[in-house]
Amino acid sequence: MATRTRRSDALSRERIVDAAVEVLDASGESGLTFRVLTERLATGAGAIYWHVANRDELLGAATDGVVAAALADRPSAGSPEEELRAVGLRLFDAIDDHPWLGTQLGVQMSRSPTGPTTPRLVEAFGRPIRDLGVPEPAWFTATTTVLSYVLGAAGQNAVNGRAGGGGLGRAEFLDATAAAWEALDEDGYPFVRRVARQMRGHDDQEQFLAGLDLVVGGIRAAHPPER
Amino acid sequence: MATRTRRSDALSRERIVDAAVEVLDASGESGLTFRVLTERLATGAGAIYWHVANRDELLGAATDGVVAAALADRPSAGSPEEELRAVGLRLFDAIDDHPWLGTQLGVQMSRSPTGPTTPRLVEAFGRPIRDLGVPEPAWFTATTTVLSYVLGAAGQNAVNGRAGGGGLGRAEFLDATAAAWEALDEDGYPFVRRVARQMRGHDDQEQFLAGLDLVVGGIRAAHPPER
DNA sequence: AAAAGTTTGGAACGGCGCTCCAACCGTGTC
DNA sequence: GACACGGTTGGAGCGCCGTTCCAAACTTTT
Repeated sequence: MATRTRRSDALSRERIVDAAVEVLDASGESGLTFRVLTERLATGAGAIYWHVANRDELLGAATDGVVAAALADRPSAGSPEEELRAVGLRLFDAIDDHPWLGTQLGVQMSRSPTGPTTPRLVEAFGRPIRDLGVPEPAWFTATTTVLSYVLGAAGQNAVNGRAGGGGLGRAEFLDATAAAWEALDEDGYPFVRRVARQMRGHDDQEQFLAGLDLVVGGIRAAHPPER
Repeated sequence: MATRTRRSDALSRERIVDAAVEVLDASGESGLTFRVLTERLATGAGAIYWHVANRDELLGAATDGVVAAALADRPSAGSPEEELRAVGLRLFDAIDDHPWLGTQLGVQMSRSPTGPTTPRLVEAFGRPIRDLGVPEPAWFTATTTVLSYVLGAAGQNAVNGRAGGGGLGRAEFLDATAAAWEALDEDGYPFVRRVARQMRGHDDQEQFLAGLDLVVGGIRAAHPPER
């Protein structure tokens, strides 16, 4: 085995992934460069490449690491509905803490769906859906639907997290977007102009949970619990 | 005014965006480089930069162009439910024709939500939701929920389109993924192992529509039409 | 026909991901 | 205790990227 008596400053895949997450948190996806990484780890590019195949794999490992941590030791609270909200909220909070995660989830799951992240999420959302009383033939559809919603919402809320774009706070950003929507022409965008109001001052997490409830409600409506 | 008597080989933002879409279709997002673009348009980088600010803006313009084309001249068919399916299907087909679109939609909408694509999609999905009889205060939540689902499903199905990864057909790819899921350990992934079967031989479009129906059903259940 | 303004093409720059390889380190052999 | 060996390191260097800059070319105005 490799890891017996190693130098205290030994490099490892884990140390590299941890450093990558820190850099991503601080500087976003485009900020994760090998130059920054080698400086932070006080090493060279070659050493990193001995542990990690390439940048994409590193991004995938960082994504999976954060997701795994977010879903770890769930206390499996109460009813299936509550469990679904709990899992969704864990993920939502993780994206809030790591803004790059929202976009990366979508990218990684389509770039390498064979990776560990997809089954992790399917398991986390699938179990409570099973417990909801959904008949087995509908499990796959119901689970991927919830997952699609969560990933879509994640991608849209990715920008929210910390800075809403250019140093503005979230409220100012929502206000600016609402104003832009209201400035569209009435003929082409009557609906957008009407809903623009509702964007101001809405709470992202509340919104996310309300959407999740709608989706879960649709699943329940399609598969009413037998009695 | 600029465009009066112009040379026949004149460059224009439109010609550039069209070329970008062709390159993206042929080589994916990473294949869109300025070297390829200058060769295809028989020009230099500077000429392109005079019409387009940078690569991100070009990607955004390509995305919006394809979305706008996909949603153009909708015949506004039948019931609100049918309309929602029709709009969803337009988008699904567009992603099928332009595999890069699935990922880009998520990325672009979070990178520049002020762009034209977001209101375009909100209007397209919002109108039939309004016509569904959803009360106005719930319009925003209902619309963003549908939009999140569609964008999430788009991102996941992005890989599907043409090549399922490495020259394999879609069926072989699904089969390989199902096998990988079934090889997970029973303790950690009982649900994933059970649903793996359902992944083989499923139809992506059917799946997408079934999920959309679930979401729309949830909206209808939450806001039953007054009578 | 000259001047002014618009549009073009390509050379050049800094930074990126990645490869390659000489040196280094801990371990097993005699 | 010397030695050889394979796992590990660090950094120089390569080719490509997005972007900038600017002289030349083309159009329009004077």
